[in-house]
Amino acid sequence: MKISTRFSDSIHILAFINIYKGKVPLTSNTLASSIETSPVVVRRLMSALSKAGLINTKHGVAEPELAADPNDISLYDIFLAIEGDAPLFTIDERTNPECIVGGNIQETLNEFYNQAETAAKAKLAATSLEDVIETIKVKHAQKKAAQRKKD
Amino acid sequence: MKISTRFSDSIHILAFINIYKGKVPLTSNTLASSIETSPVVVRRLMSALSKAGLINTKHGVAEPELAADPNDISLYDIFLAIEGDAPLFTIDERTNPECIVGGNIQETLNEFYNQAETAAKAKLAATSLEDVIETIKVKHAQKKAAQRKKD
DNA sequence: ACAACATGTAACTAAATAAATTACAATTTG
DNA sequence: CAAATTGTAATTTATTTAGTTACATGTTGT
Repeated sequence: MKISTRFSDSIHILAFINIYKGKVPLTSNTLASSIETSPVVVRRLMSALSKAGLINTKHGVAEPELAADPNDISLYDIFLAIEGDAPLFTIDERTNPECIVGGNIQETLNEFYNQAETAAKAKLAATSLEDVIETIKVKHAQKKAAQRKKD
Repeated sequence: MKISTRFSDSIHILAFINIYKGKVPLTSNTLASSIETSPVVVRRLMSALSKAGLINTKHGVAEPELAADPNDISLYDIFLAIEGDAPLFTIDERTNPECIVGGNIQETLNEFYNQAETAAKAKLAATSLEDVIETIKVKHAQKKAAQRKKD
C-alpha cells in the first residue's frame, strides 16, 4: 500500500517544533496552519509521536518538545511511530492454494518484497531528522537569496 | 498510498503463464481461478503487461506468452508496467508556503524519499521473474515432500 | 475559583482509491 | 456462423484516509 501523507506530516511536525521552538507558540493550531490541515489531525499524529517516545507533550500546555536530539531521530523511527510495521507492498492473500503458483506466491513474494522494503527502510534509518531540518534551512536560504536578487 | 495487489497479481499472472504454458488453457478464466479474482481484473492487468511489452496476446485467442525470457524480466519491469512512476511514499503537497517548513518540506522529502525508493526499486530490478518462478517451484516441492512424509 | 486556552480522543462524515461486477463490441477458430 | 475468447468502458462496492464535530480533561494567570 502507498504510505499516506501522515508520514510526511509527522516529519513536518517534528521539524517545525525544532525550528520554531521559542519563536512561536507551538499549539496544534499553529502546526495545523503550517501543514494546512486541521488541529485534530495534528494532535492525532502528535499523540502517536508521543506514544513512540519521539516527543514530550503536556496535556493543556502548548509546549511540545523533541524527546531526543534531532541527530538521534531517524526517518525510520518516525515511520515506525506512525505506520508501525505497515508494508510498502501489498501481497494478495487470497489465491487458490491448490495451484502451484497460488499456493506459494505469498511466501515467495514475501521474501523478495522484504528485501526491497528493508533496503528502503535502511535508507530511512540512515537519514536523521537533523538531515531533514538542515536541508529545509538550506533550501529556505536559497529561496531568500534568489528573492533578494530580483529586487 | 499503498501499492495495491495489482503488482503481486501481475507477478502471479506471469509466473502462471510460464509454469502452466502448454499444460492448461491460459484463458483469463483459468488465471482468475488461480488468483481468485474475476477474469476482467486479469484481462485488465494483462492489457497493461501487454502494452509494456512483457507479454504477447492475441485478441480472441487464449494463448498469452511471455515476450522475453523470465531471466530478462525483472520485478521492477513489472512494477513499471502496472504502477508506472507511482511513488511508494506520499508527500503532502498542500502546506503553507509562507512557513520555512511548509515552504520547503516537499523538495526536501522528495530528495530523501527518492533515496529510499530507489533502494527498494534497485532490489526489485535485481530480482528476475525467473528467481520468483524458481522459488515458487522449490516451495511447492517442499510442501509435496512434507505431505508424503505424513502419509 | 474561574475564565480562557490547550490537549487528548472518540465518533462521525466526506473524499479518494482500488477491487469487483456488468455489459458488450471485436476477434479467432473449427 | 456459432462458440469461445479477448479488450475495454462504465458502474458498483468496499476499503482506506483525511477532515470534522464534539467534548472531557488539564493548565495557567488573575
